[in-house]
Amino acid sequence: MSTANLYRGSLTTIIMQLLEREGRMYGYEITQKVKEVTNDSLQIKEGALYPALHKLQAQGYLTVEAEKVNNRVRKYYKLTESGEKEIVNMLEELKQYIRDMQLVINPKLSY
Amino acid sequence: MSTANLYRGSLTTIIMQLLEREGRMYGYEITQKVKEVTNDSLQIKEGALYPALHKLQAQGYLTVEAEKVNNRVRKYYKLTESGEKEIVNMLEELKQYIRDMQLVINPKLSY
DNA sequence: TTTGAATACCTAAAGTTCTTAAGTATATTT
DNA sequence: AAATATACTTAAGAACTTTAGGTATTCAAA
Repeated sequence: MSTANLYRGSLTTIIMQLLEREGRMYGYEITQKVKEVTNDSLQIKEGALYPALHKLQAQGYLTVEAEKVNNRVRKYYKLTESGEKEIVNMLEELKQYIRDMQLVINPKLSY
Repeated sequence: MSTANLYRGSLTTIIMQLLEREGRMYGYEITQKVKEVTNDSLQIKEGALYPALHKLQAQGYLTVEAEKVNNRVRKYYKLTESGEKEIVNMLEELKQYIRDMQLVINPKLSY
């Protein structure tokens, strides 16, 4: 992954945004979805993903339901009401950050 | 600042990009420039800036010249040849990261 | 005139996030 | 039978940033 050190801070936003759109997902599914939509450009590491999921759950933004599929356990996550509110803020901040970075790269073309 | 916790990983890119365009700058000037072009949205903390400048210098991407202006010392930084090459890569990675995040936010509109 | 704000630099400790690397276990493909 | 894919977990360490302190000069305001 080329953007290895640049997505710092946006992992939770990625997780929450995918859950917002997809309704419910399990961890492994999230890693595959991110690979898919970014054409293998962004790879979520499991060592980052699972602790992040657990933290979001502890913060009350996600709920989890374990389900057995093909004799293997999947843990499906979805947004809580609090999470629905929070992802709106997170997306605003992400968009602002992208605007900021584009202004730093190209201050003249800010129209 | 709303994007407080989101510019992680891009501070060195910001510094290098500004030096690329401005030729040479001193630390405090960089903090003011970032505030200016982002309309106070992005605020570089000094506790992050100065260690970052020292590290970039240690990596051979920057050179420094101390200068006394109004009885106060300024340390002017500029890109080395190695730094000129590196900022090209850094900008590519930043643009790729922005593309990736836009794909995650809006996978349908990827045309 | 002296007090505070701005300019200009620095660093250490602590916090957060991520990578690396290991482990467990089942299913599928080769 | 072995390797790969699926699916989750955690601990140790690396990397980056915030917080919070420090030093010192200049300028503006009260």
